[in-house]
Amino acid sequence: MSLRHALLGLLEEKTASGYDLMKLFDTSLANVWPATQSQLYGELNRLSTAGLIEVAAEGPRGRKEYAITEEGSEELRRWLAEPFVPQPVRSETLLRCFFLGLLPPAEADAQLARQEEAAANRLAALEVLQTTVAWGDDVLSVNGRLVLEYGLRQSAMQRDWARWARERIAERAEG
Amino acid sequence: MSLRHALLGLLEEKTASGYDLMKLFDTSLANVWPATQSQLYGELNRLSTAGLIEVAAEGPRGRKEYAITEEGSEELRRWLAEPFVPQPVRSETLLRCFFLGLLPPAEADAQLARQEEAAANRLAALEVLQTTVAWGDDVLSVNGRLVLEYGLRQSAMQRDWARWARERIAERAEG
DNA sequence: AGAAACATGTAAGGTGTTACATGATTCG
DNA sequence: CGAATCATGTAACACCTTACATGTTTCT
Repeated sequence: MSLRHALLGLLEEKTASGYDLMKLFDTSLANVWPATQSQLYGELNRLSTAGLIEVAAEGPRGRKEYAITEEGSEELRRWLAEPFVPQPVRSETLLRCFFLGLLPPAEADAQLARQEEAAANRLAALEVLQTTVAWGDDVLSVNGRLVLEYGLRQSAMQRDWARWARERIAERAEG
Repeated sequence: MSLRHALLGLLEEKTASGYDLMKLFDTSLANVWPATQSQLYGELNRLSTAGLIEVAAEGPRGRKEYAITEEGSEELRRWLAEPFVPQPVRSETLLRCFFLGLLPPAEADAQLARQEEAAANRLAALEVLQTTVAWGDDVLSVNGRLVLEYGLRQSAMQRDWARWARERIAERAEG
């Protein structure tokens, strides 16, 4: 139940409505834990029922400003300190690579070329982000930078790997 | 619907029962697209109904040996050549990192240390795998090596990143 | 006044996990 | 003969996606 903890984490920083949280998800958490609007409102109601958050204020248009409760704050910290369990990873991209040999070499190369390009684009976008975001000293900024660095390293790795894989395929096609 | 295509890919190589496929998933695809037994049998029945695979032979204990059909083979190739769409990535580990600043520095460091260790262990395990697996010339072996290389690079990246993040946290704790 | 933004929700359907349930065959 | 392995399935529940549904407030 990571969505639950993501919401608690954002509310620990400051109170917010579902609408506010949605925007935070779309910006800061989009590359880490994407969530849809419908999922988010549902989870907020469940969190409220469970007493981990509460409606601190109501505003216009039915706006409900949520605040984390003492209990919610404890649950968040408990989760953060929880022993790290490696979660199963699913990658459709890698799955495709597994069977890429079934395609003619030219088509397989085209697929990997697209992946290389996509990774290079992601890397460029993250580099722009790194220089444009106004990084503060708040918890989210400090750790956001750590996460961004991860994204940079991963994109570079993916780009380099795709290039390497293409070379391997080219070698086989010649040999 | 990647599970579907994973099954088609394995059956393209050779016929197999659900039980055989389950073992293949647990070994070769465990790090790419894990699946449970219950999921697998369900999907096999759906694929059979859809005419993408068929029961080629029946054995003892109700064993059903599945073979890919012409239609299934076409669907597999269509999927492989399909334009690459980057899929949303969810990482509980990175999500945790986002809020790691809420923990006392020592605890945050402990979490990252565990991640660094886990990545180093994964890397070591994959290196062993690389030298012990009997690599053939079949489609799965050739591409399995590409995927394995990805795993090696990713594990190394994760280990190095965790180490780097720990240093960053240590700097902040001092400064 | 109309458009954009704010604001929250429900319903249907797909995918995945865990647990339960059952039985046949082979090997020592 | 008993244990391990082979072999397939169902049921309940959690999570996620897409689409639908509705109404208010602010800004130009």
